[in-house]
Amino acid sequence: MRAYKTEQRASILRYLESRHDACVTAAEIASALFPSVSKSAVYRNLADLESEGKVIRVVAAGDRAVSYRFQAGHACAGKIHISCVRCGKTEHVSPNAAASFERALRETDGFSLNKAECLLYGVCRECRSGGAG
Amino acid sequence: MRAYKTEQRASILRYLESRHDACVTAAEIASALFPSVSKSAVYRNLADLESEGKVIRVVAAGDRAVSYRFQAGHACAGKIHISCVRCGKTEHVSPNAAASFERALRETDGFSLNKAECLLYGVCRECRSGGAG
DNA sequence: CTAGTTGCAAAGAGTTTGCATGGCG
DNA sequence: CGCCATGCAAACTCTTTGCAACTAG
Repeated sequence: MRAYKTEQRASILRYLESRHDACVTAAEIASALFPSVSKSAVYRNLADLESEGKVIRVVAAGDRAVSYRFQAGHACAGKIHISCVRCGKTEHVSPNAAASFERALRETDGFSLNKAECLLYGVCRECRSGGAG
Repeated sequence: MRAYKTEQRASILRYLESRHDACVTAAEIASALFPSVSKSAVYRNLADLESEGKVIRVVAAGDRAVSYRFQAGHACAGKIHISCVRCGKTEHVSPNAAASFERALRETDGFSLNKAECLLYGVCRECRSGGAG
């Protein structure tokens, strides 16, 4: 287990918690914490935090490459993410949207929702009004 | 637009259609079609097919790297599956549930939904009432 | 001292791109 | 002949790993 020098791991987790509404890339974390945490430490600690259940890893398409995004918290029902296919912004679906989906799922489909770890793709409000296609 | 030598693009699409139940990697396509289609042609044609709406691109985590997976068909919200964690029954989410989700997503989250290739886990009506625990 | 963690740089995996080639109209 | 898809290989992005140095107990 990792229990020695935990300041870096703690600072990564703190950073993620401070922006709990967003799924951030490893690069974002690394540059936010630079130079106190190196890139490899970010990846290693993120992997540890993930297996400890303190961080969620999600895959997302970016501009030129596909990559991971991380978020504080443990996976749970309703953790549905949506990612903008234009700008790559990735966030989780609001409780309201998730709740109405769950309700319809239960009433129409007869299913209660236990777990939903998936990524939806759409176009965010900014990209839609901004035009760009 | 691409309209010249389309045999490769057609063969890629045909391959994808032949396995319409699976999301396959670019590498899988390339090796299945080797040597008649090169790796870069696979990627280029896949990108074209995607913008033509004939192919869906999805990101997925692999063993050591995250990558894309492709699937024939055009993205639609109804492509959401739900699977019962007790009996394993897996079906498509109803258009009704999907529509109400899309509406809430747009109104609350500001996202228009382009595609949603994911599996939800829940408990179906029968299992809930039958109590097959 | 021992064991775990870090930083650096190199290695890997997957995707995209530049450029010359070759087929189709 | 002109246009554009193709092949190859190099470039790129992001992630993982090897290794020596360092830190906490």
